[in-house]
Amino acid sequence: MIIATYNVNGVNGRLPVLLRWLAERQPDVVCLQELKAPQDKFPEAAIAEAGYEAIWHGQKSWNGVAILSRIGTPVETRRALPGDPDEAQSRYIEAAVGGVLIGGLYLPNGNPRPGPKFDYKLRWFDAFARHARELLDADMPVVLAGDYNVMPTDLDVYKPERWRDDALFAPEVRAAYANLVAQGWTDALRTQHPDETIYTFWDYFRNAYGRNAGLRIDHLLLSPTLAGRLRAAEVDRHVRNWEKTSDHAPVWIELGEATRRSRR
DNA sequence: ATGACGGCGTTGCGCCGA
Repeated sequence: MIIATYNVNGVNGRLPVLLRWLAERQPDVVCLQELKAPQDKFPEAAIAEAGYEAIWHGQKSWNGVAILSRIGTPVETRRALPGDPDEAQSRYIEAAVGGVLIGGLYLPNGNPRPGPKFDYKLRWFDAFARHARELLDADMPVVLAGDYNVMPTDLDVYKPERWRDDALFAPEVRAAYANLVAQGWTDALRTQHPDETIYTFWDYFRNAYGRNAGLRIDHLLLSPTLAGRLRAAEVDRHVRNWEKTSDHAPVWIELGEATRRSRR
């Protein structure tokens, strides 16, 4: 079972790239972020044509999240984060698919720091961590996948010293991420590649991709039973080099079959 | 410190992202 996350930076503008990548990778489940489209402008038909059922929570111009599945209808469990400090922003959606609970998230950027946007980021992170704890306590197989807008460590930034005061790398935010993971989650990509420089985002400026001046900010966190089923975790970084591409690359994991030992 | 690039929309500029 392949589960992916992809910040598309505009689902309609990105549609040809998204469809090309879906055909190439053939993921079973995909979390999308930054749809940048209102609810009625989601390209449902084109995505269905590609073999995927979808649920989504749109918003005009900004944010917006979706879950796609080619292994059965995503059974929606939530379309907002409990306790979200600003419910007008579409940043969380959750569904059961293929025996796994999938939480798709787009954590606030938080810049500039300090400021109200940074405060919102920390409050959102708090609410998210509380929800994550409840999911762990329910002892279900869970994947929390999306754009966390956090580089967890120095290894995840091309020039850590340039980012120390940024909302994506500030001590408070890295601590929030570390505390979240410490609840019992497994950072799939980092677990599979413990010492590797591996990025999921390269900005559009200054030939960032060509210079590999990237960031690792898109993460898939696995609950304990799923951590034992992790077979692979990769970034489809070549997609970042396609024409009309997103500034993020898709990230995916492969989970082995549930065994009696790992089930529930 | 700033801008660059790219997507969106009371659209050919201003705002936002990271």
